[in-house]
Amino acid sequence: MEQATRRSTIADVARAAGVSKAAVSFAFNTPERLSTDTVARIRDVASGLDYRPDPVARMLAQRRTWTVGILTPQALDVIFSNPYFGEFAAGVATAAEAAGLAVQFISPLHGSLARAVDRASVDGIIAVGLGADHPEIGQIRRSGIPYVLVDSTALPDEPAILVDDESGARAAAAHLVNLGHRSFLVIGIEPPSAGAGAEPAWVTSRRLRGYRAAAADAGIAIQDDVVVLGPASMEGGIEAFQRAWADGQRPTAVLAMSDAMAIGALRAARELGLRVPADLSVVGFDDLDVAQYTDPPLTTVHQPNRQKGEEAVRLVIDGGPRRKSPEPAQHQFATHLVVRGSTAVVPPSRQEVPDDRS
Amino acid sequence: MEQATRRSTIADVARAAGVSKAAVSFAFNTPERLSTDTVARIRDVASGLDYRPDPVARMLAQRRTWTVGILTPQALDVIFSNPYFGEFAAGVATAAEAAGLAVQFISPLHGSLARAVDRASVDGIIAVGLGADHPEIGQIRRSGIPYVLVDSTALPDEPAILVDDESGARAAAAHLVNLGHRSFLVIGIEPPSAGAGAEPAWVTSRRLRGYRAAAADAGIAIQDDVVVLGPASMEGGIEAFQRAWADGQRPTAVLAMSDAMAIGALRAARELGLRVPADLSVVGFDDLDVAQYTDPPLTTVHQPNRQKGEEAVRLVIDGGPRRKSPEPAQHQFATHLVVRGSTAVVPPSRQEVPDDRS
DNA sequence: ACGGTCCAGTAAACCGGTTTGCTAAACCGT
DNA sequence: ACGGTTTAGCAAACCGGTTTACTGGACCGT
Repeated sequence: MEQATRRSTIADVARAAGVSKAAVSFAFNTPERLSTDTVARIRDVASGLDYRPDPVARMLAQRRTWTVGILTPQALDVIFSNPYFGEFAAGVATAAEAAGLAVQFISPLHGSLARAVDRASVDGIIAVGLGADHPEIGQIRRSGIPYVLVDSTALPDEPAILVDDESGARAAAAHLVNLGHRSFLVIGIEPPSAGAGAEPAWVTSRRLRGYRAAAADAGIAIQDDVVVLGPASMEGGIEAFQRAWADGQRPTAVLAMSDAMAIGALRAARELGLRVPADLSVVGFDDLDVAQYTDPPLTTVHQPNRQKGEEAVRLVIDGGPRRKSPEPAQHQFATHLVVRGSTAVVPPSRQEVPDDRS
Repeated sequence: MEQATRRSTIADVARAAGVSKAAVSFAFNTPERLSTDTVARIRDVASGLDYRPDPVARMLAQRRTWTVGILTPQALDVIFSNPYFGEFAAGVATAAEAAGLAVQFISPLHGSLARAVDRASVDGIIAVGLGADHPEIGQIRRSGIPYVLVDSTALPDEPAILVDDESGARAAAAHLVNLGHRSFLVIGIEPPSAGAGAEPAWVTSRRLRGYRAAAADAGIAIQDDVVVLGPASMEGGIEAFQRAWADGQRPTAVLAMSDAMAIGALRAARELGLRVPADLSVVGFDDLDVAQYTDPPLTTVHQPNRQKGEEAVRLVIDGGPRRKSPEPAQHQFATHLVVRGSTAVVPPSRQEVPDDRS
């Protein structure tokens, strides 16, 4: 029997208060259209019935969901395990809250991102790490929902949040070069889908270009065989370092493309009896909160993770009802190197005699 | 002019295909009700118009949102910055994805949790860290949405996910006692709202009871003046440790109620020139992923963060249409101590002579 | 006494789907 | 040829709000 006591609707309130549905709606949304005492009476009756407007019905009628979606090609569980992502999401959340928007995560549903996008009821989409070539972005564009691409070198006319990866990476490598390092190991982020790794837009390619430029300035080449790839996690960092070590590599410095991987490398090195930074220098990328807390504190390339999130929300919000400004609406943030304790001059035993090419 | 090319609706498709709206709906949801070729034709027309059923309209009609909400009293930005939360959310996401549900975060909107709850369109709510006394849980219960309380000693008849805090804490303290420690500093988690800290249900109280029980077994009392509170973050840990130190405390062991705070304590201690674990032992709580990567690796109390999230989803799902089982639907997970490198025997200089009470 | 503004509130259309009868035709066995 | 059962599809109600156009009365100045 007990039919779960159906929640009261606007019609119930209207009936009970002896007014029309419209009046009830006005009482909550535009009280100035009603006399003060009518409003009071309606609100009274409503709270007596503990009426709560159904958010879904409201969304349908207003054709607004008051929600922004964060879209990622990875499964949510890997996303949430990734502190880089957490910091970005924190930024999104801050700006969304300020704008009165809820945050929803859109990630592959039963393996299909496309399906997830269809199911998602959002007013705007923040797509992170999604190449501009991904089919889903076509789908999003067609759907007419405002969107912004984050961390994916986008077509020049796509709204996007970017970061100056190349000069950040360059600064990192230059720092090591100045400390006398000549023998590097690069730990890169493997692309989500095989094959995409070759494309120059992928973050690993961009950063690698920076590393190489700085090395080239000192007359050194970073060959492909000293770059090793893995997932952007601490485990990934351990694994990558161990693989390189087993491969016979004995670098004096590690250039990791994510702090998480750098932390993994730190640990792997320690387990091999290497002291950081005395025997090995390590520099990361991202400047996560934890980077200050590692031992030694991590030298890394700073990028404004939270700010990126906030700015993404802003872009997507006023990309809304037919973007006002005709400009591309892209935003590139600067990066800079933060020198902490994980880098030092190259150990004397490993110092290379300057060659007499000059 | 250009009216943003209104998306095509079910009516458009019906018209174009020369069938009724119902037929279109059937073609997608219950194709067996239509002849195969009609289905094919409708689908064809639909994809030609690139029709995509409006998820909001669907939600309204079905009265299901296919979404679970994670509700927290803290603002989203602090949530996302907290790795403990990330791991829990990862668990939720895993189970939600498996069940075909989206995940939405519900947190104070413009400072009001109640408002956020009203706005949220979800089929179930996972409330974390929300005391059973919080007014919002009354609101949720009245709304009729299935819910589950996490990490908050609930009334016995509330669906809840719990963890055996007390015995975990007890094991941690017992470990230190066995190593000869007698002088402790307890770093606890400060309650979200002032005043709630006194209640015995608060997590800090539960864990403190465990610590005290183990200490009492060895005839030592942990007085209130050696417990210091702060937010559950690395900064909070630093701050708490420094405060205690400034206060003149010189413990040989730290019992931190969260790994994040333990990491902060680790750093603060190092900055004061203390070696861990030689001069100071530290044990955390949570067993976050990072706990394995600190230096030294952190001895801590393990709790199954991800599993908690998964189980929460399960409970909330089948708490759905009038819960089948009449039982309370609570689930308590066990905890256990994981000994790693941050604890060691008390330094000789600090060893207390056993008193001759015996 | 009269036309014009305001004011308070209403009726009905609408948002875009789903779902419940219902019907007409096809099929069936006898 | 006939009643009974499927089958394929339709019309209309419904989900629970918002919003637009309209109305009747009060108030206003002249």
